[in-house]
Amino acid sequence: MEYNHKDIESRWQQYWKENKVYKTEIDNSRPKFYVLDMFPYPSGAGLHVGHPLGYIASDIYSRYKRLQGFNVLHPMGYDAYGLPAEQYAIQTGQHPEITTTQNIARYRSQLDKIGFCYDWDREIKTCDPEYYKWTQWAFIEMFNSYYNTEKQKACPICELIECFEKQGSTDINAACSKELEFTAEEWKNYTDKEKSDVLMNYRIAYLGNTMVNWCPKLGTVLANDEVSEGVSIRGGYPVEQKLMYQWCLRVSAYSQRLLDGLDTIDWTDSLKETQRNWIGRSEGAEMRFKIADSDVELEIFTTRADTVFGVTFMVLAPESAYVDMITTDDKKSEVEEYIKSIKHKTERERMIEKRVTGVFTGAYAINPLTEEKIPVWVSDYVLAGYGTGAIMAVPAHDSRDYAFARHFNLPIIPLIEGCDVSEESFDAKAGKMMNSQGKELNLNGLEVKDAIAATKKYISEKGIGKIKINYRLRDAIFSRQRYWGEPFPVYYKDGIPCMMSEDQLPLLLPEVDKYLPTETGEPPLGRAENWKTHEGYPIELCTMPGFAGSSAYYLRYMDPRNNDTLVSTEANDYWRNVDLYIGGTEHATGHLIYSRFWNKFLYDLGKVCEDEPFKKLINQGMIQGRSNFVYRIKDTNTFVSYNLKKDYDVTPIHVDVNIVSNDVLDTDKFRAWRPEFNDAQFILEDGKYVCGYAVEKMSKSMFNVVNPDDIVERYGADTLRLYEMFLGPLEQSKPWDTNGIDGVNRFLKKLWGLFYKGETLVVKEEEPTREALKSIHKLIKKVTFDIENFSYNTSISAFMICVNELNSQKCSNKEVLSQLLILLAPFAPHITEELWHAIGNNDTICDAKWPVHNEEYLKEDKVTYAVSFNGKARYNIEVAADTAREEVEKLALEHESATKWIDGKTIRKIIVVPNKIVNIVVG
RNA sequence: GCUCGAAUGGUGGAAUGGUAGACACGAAGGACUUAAAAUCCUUUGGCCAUUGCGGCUGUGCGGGUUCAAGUCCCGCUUCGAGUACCA
Repeated sequence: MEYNHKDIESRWQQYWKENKVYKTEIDNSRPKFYVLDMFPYPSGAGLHVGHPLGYIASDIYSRYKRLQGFNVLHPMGYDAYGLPAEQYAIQTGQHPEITTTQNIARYRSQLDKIGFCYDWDREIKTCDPEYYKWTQWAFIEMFNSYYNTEKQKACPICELIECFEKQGSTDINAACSKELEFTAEEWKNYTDKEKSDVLMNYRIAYLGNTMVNWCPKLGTVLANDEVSEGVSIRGGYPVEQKLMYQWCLRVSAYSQRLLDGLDTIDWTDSLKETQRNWIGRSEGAEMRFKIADSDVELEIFTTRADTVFGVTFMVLAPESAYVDMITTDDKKSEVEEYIKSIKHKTERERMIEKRVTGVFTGAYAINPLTEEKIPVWVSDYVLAGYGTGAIMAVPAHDSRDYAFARHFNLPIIPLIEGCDVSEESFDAKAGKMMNSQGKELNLNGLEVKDAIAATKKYISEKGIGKIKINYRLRDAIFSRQRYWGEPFPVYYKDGIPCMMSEDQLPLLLPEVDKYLPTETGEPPLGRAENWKTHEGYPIELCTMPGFAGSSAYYLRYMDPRNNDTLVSTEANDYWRNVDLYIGGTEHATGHLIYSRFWNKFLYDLGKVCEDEPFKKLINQGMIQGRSNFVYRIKDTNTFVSYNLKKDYDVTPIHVDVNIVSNDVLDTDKFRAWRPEFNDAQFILEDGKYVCGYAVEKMSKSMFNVVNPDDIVERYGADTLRLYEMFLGPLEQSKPWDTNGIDGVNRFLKKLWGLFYKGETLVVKEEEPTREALKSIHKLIKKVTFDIENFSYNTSISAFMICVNELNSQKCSNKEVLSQLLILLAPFAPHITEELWHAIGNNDTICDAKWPVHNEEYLKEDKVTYAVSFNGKARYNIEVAADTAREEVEKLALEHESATKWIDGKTIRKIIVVPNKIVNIVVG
């Protein structure tokens, strides 16, 4: 019987489905293990061979864990809200739901062909009302909470209201947008609207006036992680800064916990580092500088308090509220003009120009340590969103201040002994201080780090400033002016935002006639006339961003059909959190921060039992495309083979990789590919047309997209799975190259050949030979170790070696071959299931028991030691495997004295290492 | 600029500090075949020797530690990823 992948794979996929082999339930008698893939956004293009890489890796691990006796949760679903479906809807009028449903169906059929062990009964879609009900619910919970900075956790907002009633704003411990001051009396006298506004300052989900990334082309606001280098990540359209009244999430309140949590989870160092940078903790000091002839005090943040004696000017961000407060009358028009010129430039333009610009406000600040008057400037190199939006400039020790001082001819005072600031600033935090003596504080002679500490101490004691920790992480902007997203369960009662009650959820996304903003500039939901009001009050018309639905989906999989709660306590107590999460690095500063925040919030509320959502995380590398080229001789329809092209003037043309095999072009298929190539002529080398190649992104326009369906059709899902893993280390990016897939396909045929000779099943019950046991136990040890370390490529090599060994041993032992099948089952589930049943098992191989290796079988009878002198190998000696160290040394020396080689040098030491080396050190 | 990672044959890639190049692809030669496909066998880092068993050299570059370095340390070069006026 031949290995027929088509028959085997469709038959077993059917069997698994009908018998619900992968259905998972809570089972307190077995330990749980939760393996999760980052769920896909179902795009119109379908899956290419790069997409399943991570899914295959997680599938192997899931099956392995199940064979080890764990109760494995391995679900899949779809991140269904997103911009492409909406853009398509705008162009065609097609409802995004229809497009999305079609795309999901296509994804599902592609996924099914690869033989994954997902429990599809737990499938979720973020656009499903049953699902987004809980996204809306979480938002309401965030609205009703504030972050208590003393307890370091979210608490009900009503606790804060009680405080206000008792003590006003004094001594409250709450993360806020800006410091407010009011008494209990004042609070009681506030109108409802005023109270609402004050509370907004503290809520975790709040409405705020913030600088947002506005993308005019997309007509919506974008989060920081949705923008890169001044353009939108989706579409690449320019993004500008705009002040807007938007829903935000107070992620920044969790900065320190998000940072600390990283030490408790098993992620790669590079990913943790990326998150640390994104959170951007910096320890420094906040200091106040009085403005001369004014009551205003400028508050600044610095990490270099020690350089306060070198401050020669101060700079405000153009958006800073201080600007209006301190600008002198004679400078007003100049400053306003400057700010206007900044505003209409996009961030991208500002970045490209990189020119030093700025304007003097006319005001002077007073250095609290020297009492000298220093000018205050406005410049766009200071960011409004970081620190206090104002800085003290120390041109000698900060490169940006230096450039500014040089440009505007401001003084530069060096503060570190021996530093040269004639060409550039000295930014390093090292050296001894000088020029740093004030009336009371003298830093001269101190090392920088001691000087920083001394200054901090001094300013806190004197009340000039305080020690402060700043974070770069900003609150997440949560409103999107789009149609295809979760509606906010919010209505406005006389301008006061109110939440709908839980029993009114989900608030369904309404139908609209067009997916564009209304004529009056409202978001698309403004078109839903019968929907726009709730109990007579207007509803919020924005929708939530993409990350809303993906922030807690892993919790929902635990209990996906529960209509009473996001996840039941029972389910959450059992499944807890994700043990292994596999996905791409591109989510490092988006989804993976938001999810951790969201989870911590729910943890604070007592809704979930784990503080971190993803215990271990593996980033699979990206699969790039491998494009092929043909070379057309200019102005002809003749194509010249790769190695002959240097003799001609040629244009390289992308050619469909599916008509190229091992870089050799199928010329007939090429002629048929496109009409203009029908009469193509070829200049061949050795009778073949050889193509060139390049590694590029996998995309239609490069003709390098390889579809997994085609591979499955031709070689089978098992070959695809093995080959994707064999391609290289999981975490490394690599180009897809179909060359080489024959190797793993041959391996499966050889495996088949161990069981079947012609039509006969040759497996026998008999005593296994010692060498067969050795081969298989070597494999058990290696594969177990490799799977634990996600080193799948090397374990596939080990399978190949083992099958070759068993083949040459003519092994037909049932016990040995059964173990081989179990080991291979996670990688190639179909062929192993088929053979498992063929040798007489009735149950699915998924429930077999993972074998454990026995060191006894791995022992060698004889070992060859390499004898070397000073590390240079001379000859080999063979000894019994258990020969003691002394024996090996003796043999080596006997051998050596016989050949009289030592050249009169004395032996210093003899090193016998376990891995068969004897090194004799002479000299 | 800063942070992190990488560099090994024609190619993808293996190597707890211990005989570098496992495994696979490709290539070359051979067997079977009328022929092809499939399958099997041999060779395959480079240089030299090749009727011998071999010798030399070799993991981006330059140093160092060690009996022993692809692996550890220091200094470069190149490439990739992330981030960017974060004070």
